[in-house]
Amino acid sequence: MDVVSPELNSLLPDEIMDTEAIAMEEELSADHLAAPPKSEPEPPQVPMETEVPEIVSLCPATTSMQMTSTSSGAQCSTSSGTQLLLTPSGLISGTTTSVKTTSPAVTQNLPKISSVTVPANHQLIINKVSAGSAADGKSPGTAVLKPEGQKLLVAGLSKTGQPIMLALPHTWSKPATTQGTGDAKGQPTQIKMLTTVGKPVIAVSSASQLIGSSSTLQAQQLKTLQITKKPPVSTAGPMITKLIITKALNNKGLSSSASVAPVVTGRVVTQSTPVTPPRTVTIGETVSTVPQNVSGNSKVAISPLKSPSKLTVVSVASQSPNSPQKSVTLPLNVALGQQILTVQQSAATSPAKAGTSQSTAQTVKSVQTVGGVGTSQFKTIIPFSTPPNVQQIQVPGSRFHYVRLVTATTGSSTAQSSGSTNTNPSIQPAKPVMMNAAVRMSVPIVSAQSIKQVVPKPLASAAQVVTTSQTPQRLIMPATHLPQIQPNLTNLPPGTVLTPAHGSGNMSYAVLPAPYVTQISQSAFVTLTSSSTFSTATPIQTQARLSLNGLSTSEAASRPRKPCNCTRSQCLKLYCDCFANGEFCNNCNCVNCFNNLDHESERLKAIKSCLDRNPVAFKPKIGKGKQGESDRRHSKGCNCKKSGCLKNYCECYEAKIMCSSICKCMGCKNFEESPERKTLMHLADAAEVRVQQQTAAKTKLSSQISDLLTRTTPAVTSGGGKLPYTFVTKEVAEATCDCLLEQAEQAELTDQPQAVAERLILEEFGRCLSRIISFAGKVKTDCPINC
DNA sequence: GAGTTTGAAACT
DNA sequence: CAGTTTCAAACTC
Repeated sequence: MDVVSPELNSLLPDEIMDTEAIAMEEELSADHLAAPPKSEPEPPQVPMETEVPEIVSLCPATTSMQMTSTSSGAQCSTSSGTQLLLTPSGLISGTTTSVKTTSPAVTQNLPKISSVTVPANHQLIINKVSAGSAADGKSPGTAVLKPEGQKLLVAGLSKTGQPIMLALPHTWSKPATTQGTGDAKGQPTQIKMLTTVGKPVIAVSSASQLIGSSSTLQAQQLKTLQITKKPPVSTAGPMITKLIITKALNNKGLSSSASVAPVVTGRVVTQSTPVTPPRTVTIGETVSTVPQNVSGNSKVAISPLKSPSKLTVVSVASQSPNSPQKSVTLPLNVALGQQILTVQQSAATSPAKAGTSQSTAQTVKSVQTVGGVGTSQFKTIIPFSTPPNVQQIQVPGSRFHYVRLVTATTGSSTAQSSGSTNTNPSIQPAKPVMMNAAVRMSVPIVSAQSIKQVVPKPLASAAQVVTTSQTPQRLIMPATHLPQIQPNLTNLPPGTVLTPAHGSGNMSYAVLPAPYVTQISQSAFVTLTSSSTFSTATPIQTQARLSLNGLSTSEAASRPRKPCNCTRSQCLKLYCDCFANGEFCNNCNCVNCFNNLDHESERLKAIKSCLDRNPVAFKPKIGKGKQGESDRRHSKGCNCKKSGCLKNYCECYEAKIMCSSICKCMGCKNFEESPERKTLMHLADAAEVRVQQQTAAKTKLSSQISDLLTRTTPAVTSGGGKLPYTFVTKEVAEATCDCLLEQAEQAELTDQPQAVAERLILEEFGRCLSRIISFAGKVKTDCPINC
């Protein structure tokens, strides 16, 4: 099956020879067809496995045409005359003739590929060519061969939608059979196509009839179409007739100019993004679920495929097409809360001379989930263009910090030195940028939860964002070099931006929980759609209501954080809740706060210091058990001595969980059978109910009063207005009684003496009357004539 | 709102 | 690792 000569292989860039990575991809593709993947152990460092469904398809000629327009494909000649064409998707075409990818003729009038097989060695082998008219449009997914020149041109889409091409050598026989039925008898000239794309690779028999079924991977929003056909035994053609089409469902509303980075087995090959990116839909199409930015070399890789991963990986790289060839490998074993990531990143533009160990892409792999605290632990890695300009935007009247991630401009950007090492990181404070600078935020959030909202990029250069359901107060941290803590990414506070240690990696990563993205998206969206009027950028925050017997993690995630009151810590110690939660202070009461973008360097130092002291300092203390909230427990345990663990001093009690064996508390009463705890919980529940009822009653009363006031009742006027008693209608009286009854219940629940209860009821009655009178007086004042 | 208490974080 | 100090939140008055 292996028909590629070793010398050809030796000429291929390393990244496309990464069969290991491809193996991963194929393994993943198998998962598409099988049951949802389990949490199988992963290698400690896994090549890029974007969770964009892998699509390798045979596409019409237009694909290849479009591909050439990307202009980033590198064509390299070897000593043997073999030319290697590295397409933007990272595929290589090895031919003995020149490969013209820029000529439209190449993509037209080519005989069709009749068979493509994918052996286990991850090599796409095109076995046979079927005859066929070049203009045959019935098989849009079939690549065609040009009678002359290149023998074969296989155009397809990479998993990220980038076209891929394969040129066949001269020796490959021209098509001699008719199309359609797919005569596969001819001895196929096999071309080893090094599918750096990996993942579902199409193997099409010569006479493949698309007989298949589709299935939907709901969690990943993928459609997998498996088309199989067993050729006749007598057929000498390829035996593999399974066509796997994996399609990523497009998330509506994406920018038409979106481009998808070629993710080549975990690597992204530099490409330039045309204004109108290639977008060919044939057998399979990869339509990015990721909103893309318009200009620059945007590379987006999302990978929720493997599992209902909470991890979202976003790469928004802005790499200069003319940037010098720099190959930097930045392996990062990242454990972000519940995700361990392996991030490899580099930027290489020399496919013909790829180092054996250098990667040309970013690899982010969700390896495992080790438990967490619900949605708040969704992590997102957002590589920003480097230097990442983060603009902090203060919105008057808003309780949010707005952070803009802005495309680095040539003039303002400070290029990272290519020769720098990890030992000498440069901290680059965020610099303000022009308001009209392009906001580059391609933030796909593909998690176990379906994408709830896609906010299209409102402006040409505006960000596209995807929001999730949770919108806690989270703020992205500034994009800054943090090489010194990259090895310890596990515990980085959310929002920390990581950049490659080496300057060539023109990307940086922002580690932030998905809620951050929401906030970013909100700010960006509103800002950009409101004609740059920040005053309107006020994301809606809903106060999550406490449950009676605990605070759900989702609620906790969505609950706005209390403002801190730090005075001496500069909000750069874990004393500060804002800092401890990886958030910027915003609308806090702190003094001399450094927990903001203005003090980015100090903040980063503080983060590092915290991590030095405690590598898990920024991990949530309350871990999530297997069975849900009931198993939540404090990771360290409390150390209470006087509070009996029944006050909010106790972190366990505060988190509404019981103390566990790891706690070192004394006189603990915060255990299951504790009568004190039960009493407290009962009282807390009762108080909660009372508050709710009272609120409801008051609301009802107020609404009824208001409703009454809107009526045009014949008033008994006195001095031009209605007398107060005229407002005491039946509805008002009922609402008042509700309030009084509620007050009575409250007194009863708290075991108040009868005298006290009566007093409370009377006071409540007085308040009700006052409210009525107040309304009456207001009406008399406001509309003495009409009322 | 001021003062006190508390326990986690920080420090030694 | 243990003891002490610092700190900010929780709590009380």
